[in-house]
Amino acid sequence: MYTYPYPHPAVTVDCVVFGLDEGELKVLLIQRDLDPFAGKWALPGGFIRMDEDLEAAARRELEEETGVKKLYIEQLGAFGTPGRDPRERVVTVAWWAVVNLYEHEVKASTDARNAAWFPVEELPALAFDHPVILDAALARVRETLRREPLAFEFLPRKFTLTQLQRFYETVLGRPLDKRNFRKKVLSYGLLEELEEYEVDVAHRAAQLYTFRRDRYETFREEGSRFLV
Amino acid sequence: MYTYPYPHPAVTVDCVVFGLDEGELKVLLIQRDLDPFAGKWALPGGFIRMDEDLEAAARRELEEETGVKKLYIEQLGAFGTPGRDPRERVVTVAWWAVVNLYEHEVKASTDARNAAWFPVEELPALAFDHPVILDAALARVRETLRREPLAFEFLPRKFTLTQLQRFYETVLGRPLDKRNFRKKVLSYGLLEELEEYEVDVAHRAAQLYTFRRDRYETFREEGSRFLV
DNA sequence: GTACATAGTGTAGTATATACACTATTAGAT
DNA sequence: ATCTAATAGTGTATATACTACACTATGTAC
Repeated sequence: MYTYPYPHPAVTVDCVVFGLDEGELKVLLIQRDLDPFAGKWALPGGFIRMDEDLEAAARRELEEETGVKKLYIEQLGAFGTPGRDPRERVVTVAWWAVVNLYEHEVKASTDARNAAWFPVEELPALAFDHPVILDAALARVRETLRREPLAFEFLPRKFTLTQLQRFYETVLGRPLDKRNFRKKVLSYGLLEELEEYEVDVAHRAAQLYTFRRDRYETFREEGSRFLV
Repeated sequence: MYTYPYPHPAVTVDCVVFGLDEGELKVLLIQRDLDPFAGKWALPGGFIRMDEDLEAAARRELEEETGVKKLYIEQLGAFGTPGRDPRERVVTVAWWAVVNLYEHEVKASTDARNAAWFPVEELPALAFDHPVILDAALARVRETLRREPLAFEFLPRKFTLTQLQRFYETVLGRPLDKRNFRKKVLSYGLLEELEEYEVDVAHRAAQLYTFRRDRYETFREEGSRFLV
């Protein structure tokens, strides 16, 4: 037992992980194995350890519960309204992350009966105040996409310009002009044209490109923005 | 005494309050009265209560320690690296706020020997990991200023276009063209021209304007941005 | 070899951003 | 009354960025 002169809340971390699948934005959820809310879907997360940084806790819980590791992760914020957890006062630090589904396999493990991707437009009922957290994360990812070249976290390492365009069309929810789109994204000089082409397609094969993360550092230092 | 089956961190809130004074961006600090770091300058903040929302805790601590209340406040994020507080594991939820110095009087009270404004370029040594939090807040406020009409939180309710321009010049760190600046800010239709003018100035008196917060709601719903 | 599916390319018109200099008004000094 | 000093207030021309738009190229499947 642990004793304190003043009451202390519990502190947890929760992760909102986004992925793009078949042109649809999806979010990774786990089905809880334990009470409270056993059987309900929820964001992956759990209690922090006393010797562990918040970000490390988020990564650990994510890996434990879903098998997903090594990804772009950013803090969303703290959620701590009294009563959000029926057991005791719990303050959770939420994180959001982006992953490309082509390179990650999800599998349920500790504390989770199951883990699965859900389209953000068709979510199941969620445990705790997780709908609130998820909404905030969705707003954040959409906002970030307009200002940062986050698309490349979703896409495979080598991609076609059409894949990139489809991605932005999905997220922005409107069609983009092919010629204008290409002119613009190429103008930043952050895409490298590869001497490789799509294979096994029933039409003219598209050229593959890759994102030059290394060039992006100097690009942003010059105050430039990757905007679509 | 309060006892738990697992160890719990303490949870605090800290506030980074910005104000504009004589064209200089300043931040509100308190001088700690108690250990640890008694005598050192720090961000106003303190422990949350068990029945209190995080934002409410931030507002309460801010008022208790500095007398500042009712202002624009937004969450910056959680900081919880082990060891950031010498007493025990403490996770703090940081908030940032903006205030106009013309309407707020600061005064030290609970737990604080003193409260004062410091230019962000000339800060004293700070307690805990507060330099890290302050840097993050500074980045955030500069980022936000580019996208939201935050200027009006800093300025008096009635202001001249030159005051507004000076504000943006201070924050952006570069001079702006007077004619272009006026054309642009007026084009958004969010400023109301008053039938009032500066008084007691040794030159032609400038017309006063006010920000129409009510119109801003529909403005942003249309997807428009107030950009300078 | 023909049909089909997607890749890949340029230009003209419109809107937006930038650069730039003089007149107007008031207070205070003489 | 006149002059000086200080800041308010105004318009236009040029450059840049954004938008709209349609055809040819290349590979697969039949």
